[in-house]
Amino acid sequence: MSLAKDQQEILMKKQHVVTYRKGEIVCKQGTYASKILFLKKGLVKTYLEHHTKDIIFCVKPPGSYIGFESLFNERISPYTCTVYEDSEFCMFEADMFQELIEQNGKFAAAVIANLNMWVGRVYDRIVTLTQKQVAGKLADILICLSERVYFAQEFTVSISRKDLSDITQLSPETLSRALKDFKDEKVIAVDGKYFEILDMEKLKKYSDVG
Amino acid sequence: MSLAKDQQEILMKKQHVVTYRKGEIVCKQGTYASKILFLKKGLVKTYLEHHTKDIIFCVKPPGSYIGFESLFNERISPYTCTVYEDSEFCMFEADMFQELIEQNGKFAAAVIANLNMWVGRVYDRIVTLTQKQVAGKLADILICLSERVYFAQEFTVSISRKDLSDITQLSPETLSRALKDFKDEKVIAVDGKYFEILDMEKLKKYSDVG
DNA sequence: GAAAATACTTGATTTAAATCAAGTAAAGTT
DNA sequence: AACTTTACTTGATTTAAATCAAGTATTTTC
Repeated sequence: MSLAKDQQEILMKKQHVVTYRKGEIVCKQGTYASKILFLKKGLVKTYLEHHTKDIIFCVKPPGSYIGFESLFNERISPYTCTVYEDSEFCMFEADMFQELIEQNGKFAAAVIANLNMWVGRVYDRIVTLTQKQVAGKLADILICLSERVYFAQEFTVSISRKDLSDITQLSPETLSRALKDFKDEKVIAVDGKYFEILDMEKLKKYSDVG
Repeated sequence: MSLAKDQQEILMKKQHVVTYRKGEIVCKQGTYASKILFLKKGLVKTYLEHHTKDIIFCVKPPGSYIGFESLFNERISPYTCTVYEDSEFCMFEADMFQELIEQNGKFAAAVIANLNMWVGRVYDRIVTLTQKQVAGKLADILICLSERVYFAQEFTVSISRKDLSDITQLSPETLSRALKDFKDEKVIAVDGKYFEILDMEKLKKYSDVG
């Protein structure tokens, strides 16, 4: 979900386009972050670094904002964001964003709406990560990739198995086995990075049962 | 954290005081929620209901707002909130809140700041719940109770063991054993609902190591 | 204030998923 | 194109925490 049309236009005038290459860091957990980014093209992940393990809590497709967390807050990024593919962003100063929010009520409303939409997603993630078993966790990420990232029944990801395991919080081995089980059950078709959802009904059932 | 002084004053004029008795539901996950509440006195928990299990993601002390999630959003509560003790709230209409946000930039800023502070806390919760082992999970909730709920080294909770297990996402049995271990190690003193932090250093270490 | 119900604790056993191990496939590198 | 490195898969074993079981303590109810 993005901001309303007229707010987008206000921003257009202030935008500054930047590109990042595959694997590059957009913002780093624990460091000063004074920019707000809007993803125009590409794909990013946002993740929490804890000791040696990462928790990818979000994969964001074009149309997403990154960095709202630093608005009216200590400007320390609570997560790291890196790009999966060469990506194009509009970059804004958080200060400018804040001024706009303070001056334009409709803009403030749009930002809060966007923030709250993501908060809801995070709550869903908490349920998945804490309550569901292997099949449920995998089902959730597959549904997410199909419905909210690639917007298609079949898609070729730029996400490694290791990253899928960091998203689901399963070990790479367990993820690999779970993927095979779904394949054997004809719930999905997989071949390397190519995925096809064959039985969304069943996938939703796995997601629900946990 | 609360809103800035002058915004508080604007709200004062529009407030409507309500009280809830111990155990009562303030808002129910999945139902229409058009109110914003400010906790004046008491203690509440906000939790996600999933099948038969609850995930308590937040225990809020006086000075906290409940219901910001429904601002500029579908007004469906993503969680249930109930009170631990007889509690007193200021109740506001979300519509009124939204109008204030749109008309007053400083107010919008304060709301976003508050929202973002909680988002940061939720990220911390994700790390705790997905990465840490028993001792780490228990240490985190004990630190939270001491530093952000009761603001004291010793405190008597109105939270049951079952609820502590819903906060840490441990089974009641595992929680009980972990509490005993901390007691034996003289990290804390426990007697029923009375807790005392004896060794915060060690607790922080457990929190960090996981 | 006794009885019933619920909450809590402690010990034994089970289990889901992680880790360990070893191999295969794929992707970079020279 | 051959070599090296990294990514992925499959099987065997281990392990942390859940569940099961049974008892004790604490509330709640009448």
